[in-house]
Amino acid sequence: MEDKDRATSDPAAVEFAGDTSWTFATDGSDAAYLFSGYGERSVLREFGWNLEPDQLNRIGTDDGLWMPVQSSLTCSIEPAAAASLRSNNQSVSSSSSEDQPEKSTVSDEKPPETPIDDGQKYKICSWFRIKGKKKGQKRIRLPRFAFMTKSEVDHLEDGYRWRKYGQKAVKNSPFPRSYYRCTNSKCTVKKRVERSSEDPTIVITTYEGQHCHHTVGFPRGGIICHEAAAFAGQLAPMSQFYYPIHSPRETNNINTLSSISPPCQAQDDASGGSNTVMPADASSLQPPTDEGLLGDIVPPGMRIR
DNA sequence: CGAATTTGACCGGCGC
DNA sequence: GCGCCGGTCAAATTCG
Repeated sequence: MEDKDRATSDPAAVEFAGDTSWTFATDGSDAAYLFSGYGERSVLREFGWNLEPDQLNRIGTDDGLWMPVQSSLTCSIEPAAAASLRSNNQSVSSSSSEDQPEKSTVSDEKPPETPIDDGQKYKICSWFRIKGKKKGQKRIRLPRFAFMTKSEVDHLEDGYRWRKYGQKAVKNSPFPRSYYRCTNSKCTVKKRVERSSEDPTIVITTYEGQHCHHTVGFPRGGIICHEAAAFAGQLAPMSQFYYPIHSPRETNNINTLSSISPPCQAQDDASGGSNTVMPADASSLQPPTDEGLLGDIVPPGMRIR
């Protein structure tokens, strides 16, 4: 397969319009979608999604995989958790083991109160693309994991430390795209952050690769998949999530967006952060002030730069 | 002063 | 083959 992924124009499209065509239900309901173009169970597992074959088959389909979740403050994307999430309306806490050094303060922050038990259903998917090498030394693309977040701030803390190594203007978009790589010298994970040209309030974050270490902000040991953790970590509390629906290469736009609520707020209680699941009502969002965010909304482990 | 960020240059892939 | 564009590098600059 070819690299069709080079989505020329739309940043988001690049990733989402890749090798797979996405078909998602756009019911406009408060549902979170994650999707998988490859549907590789093993890969999914890498990201912490331990899905049954049956569920995998549904990923990427209109039917999709729905995980009934009674959102609560803590909900991890830990594999087992994911499984339980889908089967029971259960909130789970995750734990990410390992180091956690630097951002010690995270655990000090109090999670927002008001666990919202909305009983909503969140659609879980995930998507990856592993570009194989073609002619010559084609660059191997690591699994990617992207999602959109409605947020006023571009860079949301996800428990890892990132160093910005580049910024590019995005074609047909007034907003630049920033490139970050994990500060861990042994870690090759990168991420891109950009704003949707269509809706400036939407931040598109794309992770590439997998961390070979643990988060610095999610103290507790555990088996949570880091990517998942990161993903989850990105689910900004006050954010409203969107997912892209297959976007034609030419178009720069993510033509379809459905608002969703965070699938589940990951992070273990102690570590990183529980997020408050907000109603998928954008109008309810408060004016964006960092202080407000940090003080009232940002869960432990998640900081906004 | 070291670390992080900025920013223009450069490189490689892809479409035409 | 050429131009466009995404992605990366690295020197300069800023920050803590």
